[in-house]
Amino acid sequence: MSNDTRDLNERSLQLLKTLVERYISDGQPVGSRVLSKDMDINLSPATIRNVMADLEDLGLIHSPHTSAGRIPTVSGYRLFVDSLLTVKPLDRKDISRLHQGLSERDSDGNMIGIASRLLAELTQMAGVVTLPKKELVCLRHIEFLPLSHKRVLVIFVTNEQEVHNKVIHTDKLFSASELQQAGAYLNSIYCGRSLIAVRAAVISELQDAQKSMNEGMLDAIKMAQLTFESDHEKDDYVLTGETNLMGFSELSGRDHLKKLFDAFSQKQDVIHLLDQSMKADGVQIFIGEESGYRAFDQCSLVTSSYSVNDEVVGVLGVIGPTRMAYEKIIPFVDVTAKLLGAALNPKTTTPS
Amino acid sequence: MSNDTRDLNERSLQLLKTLVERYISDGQPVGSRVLSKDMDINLSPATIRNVMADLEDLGLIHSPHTSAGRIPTVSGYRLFVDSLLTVKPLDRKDISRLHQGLSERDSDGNMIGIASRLLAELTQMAGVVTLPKKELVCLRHIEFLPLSHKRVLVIFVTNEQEVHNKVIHTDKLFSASELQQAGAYLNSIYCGRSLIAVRAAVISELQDAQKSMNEGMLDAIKMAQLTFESDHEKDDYVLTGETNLMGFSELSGRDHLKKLFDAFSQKQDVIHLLDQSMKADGVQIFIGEESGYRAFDQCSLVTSSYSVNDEVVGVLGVIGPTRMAYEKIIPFVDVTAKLLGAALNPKTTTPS
DNA sequence: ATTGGCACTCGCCTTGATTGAGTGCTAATT
DNA sequence: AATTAGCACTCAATCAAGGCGAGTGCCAAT
Repeated sequence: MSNDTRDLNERSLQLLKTLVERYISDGQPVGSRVLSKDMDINLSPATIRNVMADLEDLGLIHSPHTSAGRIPTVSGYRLFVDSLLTVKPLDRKDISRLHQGLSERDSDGNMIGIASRLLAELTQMAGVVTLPKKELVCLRHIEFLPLSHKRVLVIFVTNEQEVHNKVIHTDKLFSASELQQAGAYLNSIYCGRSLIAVRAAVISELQDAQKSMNEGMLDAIKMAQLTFESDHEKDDYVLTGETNLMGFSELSGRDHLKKLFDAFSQKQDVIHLLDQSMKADGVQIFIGEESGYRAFDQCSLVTSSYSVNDEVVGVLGVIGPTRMAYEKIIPFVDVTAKLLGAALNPKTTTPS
Repeated sequence: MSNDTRDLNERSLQLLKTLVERYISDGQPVGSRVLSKDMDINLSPATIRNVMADLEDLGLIHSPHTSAGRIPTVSGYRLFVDSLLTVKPLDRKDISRLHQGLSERDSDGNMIGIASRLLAELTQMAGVVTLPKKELVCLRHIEFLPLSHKRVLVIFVTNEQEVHNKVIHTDKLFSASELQQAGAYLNSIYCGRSLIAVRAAVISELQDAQKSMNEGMLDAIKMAQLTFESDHEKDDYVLTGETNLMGFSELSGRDHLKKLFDAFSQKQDVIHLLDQSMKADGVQIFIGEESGYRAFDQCSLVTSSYSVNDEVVGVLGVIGPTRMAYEKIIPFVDVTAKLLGAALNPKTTTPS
């Protein structure tokens, strides 16, 4: 069971590679006969069978039943993508489509949604993009509006143009103009700093409150504290093209499909999974049960973190059946992540 | 084929009613035997068969094949819900759940999402709620922020606390303080008026521009025009519990399910369908093919418009299989619509 | 008008036979 | 010692045949 590459000679690996490729393209268990014809080296089916028996002993492939061909196991896929894969360069069309989509200056601002749609459209699978981590994002503007019952609507803008809002409960009643002053004050001192920095600053300000501050300033800081405390806005992602997954026969069991889509709308599991990719940079792959979540047992997830200013701020990826064209998807996700990062990067040209 | 209620005597109608009820609860074609036992009046299966033959001639029921029972046709369902239905009062639990969900003062503000989730959760089908029509909604606050390249981020708040944003392109370069003044000016004259009124006012202001206005005021009006022109934000809805639909065997054909979910993410068809319910008030029902959209052939849609201040502003509803418990769903949708309307109504208590 | 009786239809399930793809093993070949 | 050909075997998939049962339609009796 110890599947070490050294246990295998060059030929066996080549065989495994062709088998996986063949299975990915056909979706049928592949037997010794077709494999013999598919291989570069000429070998009789009998020889192939011997080798396949070895591969099966190593847990890299298995038969669904006695007289079917073999299909790769998770370990088989893993070995394949780690050591055997020959990545294909992207299609010209795909590249230009990506550029076109992710560089429109006059886009509706929702780059995340666009990226997700592109991933889904061009891979014909499901595309997912996490919203950029709020903590790593710059505060650009903040403002308060009065609501009824000591509630205050706070609106703040991050980065270039992302608008967020939240309702907070205050212990005093504020007038519109008081709130306006508070906003102006906070803008003057916190603008341009990252949310995490703002949160830290706010807390330290509150701790040594004996400092010379008038009441208005103190109130403002308190409101900022309420605004940015904890996870003011849950982590979230934009998922598109889920319906593409319904076409794949290996996912189409009713209960299976339901589990998968439930996971999508619960969001929790998906977020955990994507979070794991935040740490590493570069493309990461979860194959089948590797993810650890039942709902994704028959799925693979190809992800890459994306960065703004060399700081990882989010993750994007593609969800599809384990039987997917890794050699195309991997570079595709890679490139998309880089382009999205670039697109989100506040341009150096920031006039007036 | 002319299915006029007058063509049918009381007994036939009673029969149809029991048949539909039985089919709804069992999902199996119902034959003369079970029907005979289900009916209040004692009739032999043979008699029942005669009546059923009549009903079949009228196009109200049909057999899937020779020796199966009968199931209602669309017309059958229609007659059933229009004339035969005995609506059940809501469960206490459901009522209290609705009240609890839709009256939380400290909700996260997203009443629409809450309503949708409640619909889905309590009916175990899919819940849908349109966002309130923007035109019928009051402007509460507007404000501009500069971006790069003559682009301006406009943020405006409607009703109590709904925040919208949009990027507009101006022909001049504005400074932050100019933009702030413009916002203040617009707030002073348009606050509290409906978006549609604002749009009209803006246009008329621009037309007789010879009026005494300084340049700043004119610029402000121009920006307001850009903001509110046409459908600044597409009609949209919040749909939840789609996955509940995957449980129903009658919808679970792979291609059928895909069509349905595609329609959900395309949104367009659903919006058209929901728009039709905007006109009428009260509960409206689309059964099977009545909707006119192929994707919904096997679905029924129970909708109701909801109103704020006696003004219809949106639609909500439940999507499920034609075989749904109309007698419960109908009052449920009705009540939910009323409660949502009430919850959205800006409370008369608006201090300071 | 209602009912019992009866022949008939047809979907569903089981059974059994056939097919064909694919394997594992062994003996022959290189 | 590795490769190959040959052969017996396994097993899913497909199909036809037959029995079962639910349900119908019709007719004659009540």
